[in-house]
Amino acid sequence: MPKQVDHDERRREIGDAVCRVMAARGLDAVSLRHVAAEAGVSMGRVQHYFATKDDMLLFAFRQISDRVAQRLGAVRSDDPRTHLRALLLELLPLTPAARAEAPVLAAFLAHAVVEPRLAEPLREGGPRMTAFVASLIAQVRPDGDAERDAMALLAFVDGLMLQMLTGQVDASAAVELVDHQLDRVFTT
Amino acid sequence: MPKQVDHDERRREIGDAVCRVMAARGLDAVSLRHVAAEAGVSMGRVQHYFATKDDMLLFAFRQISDRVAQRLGAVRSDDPRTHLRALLLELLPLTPAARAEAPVLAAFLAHAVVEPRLAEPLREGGPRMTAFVASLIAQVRPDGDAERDAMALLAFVDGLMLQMLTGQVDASAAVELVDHQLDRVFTT
DNA sequence: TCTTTTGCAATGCGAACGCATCGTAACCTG
DNA sequence: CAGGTTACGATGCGTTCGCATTGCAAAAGA
Repeated sequence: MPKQVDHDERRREIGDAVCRVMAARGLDAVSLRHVAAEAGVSMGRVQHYFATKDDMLLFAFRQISDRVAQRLGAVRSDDPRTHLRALLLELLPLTPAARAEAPVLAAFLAHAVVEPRLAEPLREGGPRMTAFVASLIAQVRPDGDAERDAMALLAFVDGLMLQMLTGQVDASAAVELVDHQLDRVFTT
Repeated sequence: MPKQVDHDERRREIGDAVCRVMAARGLDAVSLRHVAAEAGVSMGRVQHYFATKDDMLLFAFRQISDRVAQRLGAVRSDDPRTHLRALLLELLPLTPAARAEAPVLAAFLAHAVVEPRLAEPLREGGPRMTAFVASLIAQVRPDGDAERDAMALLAFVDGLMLQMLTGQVDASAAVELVDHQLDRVFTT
């Protein structure tokens, strides 16, 4: 066996470049050449690590999904309501990290509408997220349909993210809206 | 002046074809050739009515936005809550008409994140919609921040639309969620 | 040392792209 | 009925695309 290279690390570097291109210029601008240039490597290298462009995109999607999941996993609090609030705010483009990821997620989300291979991870990961949010709600408010409130909250933050990205809502208004929705959920 | 052709009608035919291509295969698949083929006309004709591809896309966006606005305008009811419920449900892909439009809107919405020219109509039309929803809420519940609830409801249905399109939520669950959110808004 | 395998860089290919150009048939105006 | 303008269809150009192919340097086993 030849040169010692970290295969996964190389793939992650390229996946990062994909996300950077998407964030700056949208999904349309993602081409093998642009990604290679953004990553500062040759096009041959990109092809070496990904058989097709679709594979590359799918990998990038999973990579950024994992990163979001990791960011959410780092959110901790003893108080369920505080925990949930931090979780929801983490999904919005409020911090630099989230601001970089949100446009990428939005582009993938829209692409998933016509690309079942991208929608599949969503259908898998969504219920897990819903269940976790529901468990936080149930800790505070054991009776009542926590699952339903969880789904509603997640749909709400998804839409809010999009409206922020398109400049319809600014950061401070978004935080207010989240707090208001949380009030609604917890005062019932 | 030559042949009598309805200029606007021709543009609308092409705009329809753009939307059909987008709904079926996404924004990436929108090319002058595909659109021409979908509309059953020559590529020259498409070029004759639109100087650039971007002009064509912008026109199609405004066209479908107008159509949605028209569909919403047709919703009427004497009871504000019934009216609001019908309005929100009209925004979701529940009827055949809305099911055809929703993927197109989602694609445009995502594209607007990196294309300010598309985001501009959103920033213009959004507040008008919010104000109208707020007025409906205020009719039932004069005290309280109707505007805030309106924004939250609209963000919620936006997110719900996306989750429906990606197969995360089915139609009946979506309707339940909307009704539940309306309950929350009106029992405060 | 020699072979084999891996990690690329370079190049080429056919297809599709947006757009410009040209030709022409049809129609209104004078 | 001449002239001009409009509404195209057809074709071509230069670019970019995804992907296949080729070649080679370097390193691990024999």
